Amino acid sequence: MKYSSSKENYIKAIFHLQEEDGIVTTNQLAGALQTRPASVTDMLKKLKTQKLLLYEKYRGFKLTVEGRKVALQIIRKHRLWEFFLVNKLNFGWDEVHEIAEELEHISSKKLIDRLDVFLEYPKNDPHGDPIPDSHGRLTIAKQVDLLNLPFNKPAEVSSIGDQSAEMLELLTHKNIHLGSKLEIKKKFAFDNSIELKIKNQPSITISEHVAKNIFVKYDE
Amino acid sequence: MKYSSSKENYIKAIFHLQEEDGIVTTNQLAGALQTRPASVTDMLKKLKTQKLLLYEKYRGFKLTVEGRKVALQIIRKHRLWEFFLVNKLNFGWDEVHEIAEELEHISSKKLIDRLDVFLEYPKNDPHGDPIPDSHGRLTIAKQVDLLNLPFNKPAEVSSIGDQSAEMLELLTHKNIHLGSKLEIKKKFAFDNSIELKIKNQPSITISEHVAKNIFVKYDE
DNA sequence: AATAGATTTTAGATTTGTCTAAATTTTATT
DNA sequence: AATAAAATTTAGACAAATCTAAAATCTATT
Repeated sequence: MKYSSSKENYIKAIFHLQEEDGIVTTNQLAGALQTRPASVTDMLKKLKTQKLLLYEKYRGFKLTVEGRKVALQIIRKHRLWEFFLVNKLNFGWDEVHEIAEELEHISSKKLIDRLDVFLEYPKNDPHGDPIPDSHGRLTIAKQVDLLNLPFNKPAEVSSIGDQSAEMLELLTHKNIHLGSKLEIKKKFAFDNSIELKIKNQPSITISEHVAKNIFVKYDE
Repeated sequence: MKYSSSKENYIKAIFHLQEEDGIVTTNQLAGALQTRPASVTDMLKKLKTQKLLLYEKYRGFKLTVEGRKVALQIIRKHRLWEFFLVNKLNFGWDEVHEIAEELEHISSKKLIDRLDVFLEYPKNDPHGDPIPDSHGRLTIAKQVDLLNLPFNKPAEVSSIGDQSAEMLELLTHKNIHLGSKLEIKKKFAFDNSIELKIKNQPSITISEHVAKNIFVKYDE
């Protein structure tokens, strides 16, 4: 099934709102989409007809199971494209949202699965948000700082604590990015420094202070 | 200026038709766009108002200078995305057109220029058609087979003569693709075999028979 | 439990892009 | 040069997505 960009934007916005509150209201959604409540009501009727929405007049609404699936596919596309923009095209993480808002409406499922392969199945977008897999599943990944990552556990850099220019310079030099895949090889008790291996790169060492500010996600 | 996808499709189709015939007619365009002549007339009026089209009722039409510029940007996007799909996401050259039809309407100019950098400024799309540069200029590139490429002249693989499975196997093995950038280092008079250097790869040797079937483009 | 205020929905209009059917203009042929 | 056929345009309608203004419904408070 293919939906218009506008419809997809409604579906996505409802998904995000219902994650927080369970049930969503017309005014809430109008606020989120920068549109008028009357326009929202019109669209709600259409979404209900298409069985994407559970909606009773004046009673609020939420997505059906099918609606949730659609939402997760859109979110998957959005976040994969964001990862692509930052990690392949060298955009800053703060300038990709707008562009991904357009790219997320490209319909080809094959395209997005190929993109996923090309990017090596990233778990998180550049903002640290999880990327649903091709079945729409969100892996429940554990986030810890590098001091608390177990040995030899493959993990992926998901966010940076200290975003100062100095820290960024160090990370750039050591070639550590959001999305970098790594595992810990050694911890030195003497100064709590850590030796780690980033995928496709030689091993490097970082200090306790740096390790504390690098957050990673890993499975289970 | 931003235009709707529909408008962009009209502009692009007019561009292609006027390349062939100079002046375009309503029925021609309706045929190309799989739409009705009446719909075409409606759109022509809008394009004229926006000064993208030179149009007199019943007299045919063609793009203005501004309209041509818009068309070339759309074509640039289409062809760069096609190159990306084939060379980065491993799509076949025959399955990318549809997807590129959607991607070409993503508006960000910065995105497309970054993509161009990422792809290393390819000159031709997977079908061998030239890719306009960021100013909309189409480089007039010379196409020759590898036997006729001068020494040390940087060139880019633009099409393959013999598309048999055997040839494809050989090209895959030697890692020669559409878009590969290479130069010729040696020609052996004994058997007319050729030694060439593909960018970022060690030198390889190919036979006269193979060389005859690889076409490349180079500047001036 | 009545009602004021907030929320939501309805009614009717607008814009964009499309369509059919009818009218107009061009063209090709006698 | 008249006219039949083809091409094009106009007129009027429709669907999708939006809007404003008015009506309906809900809620919260007295």
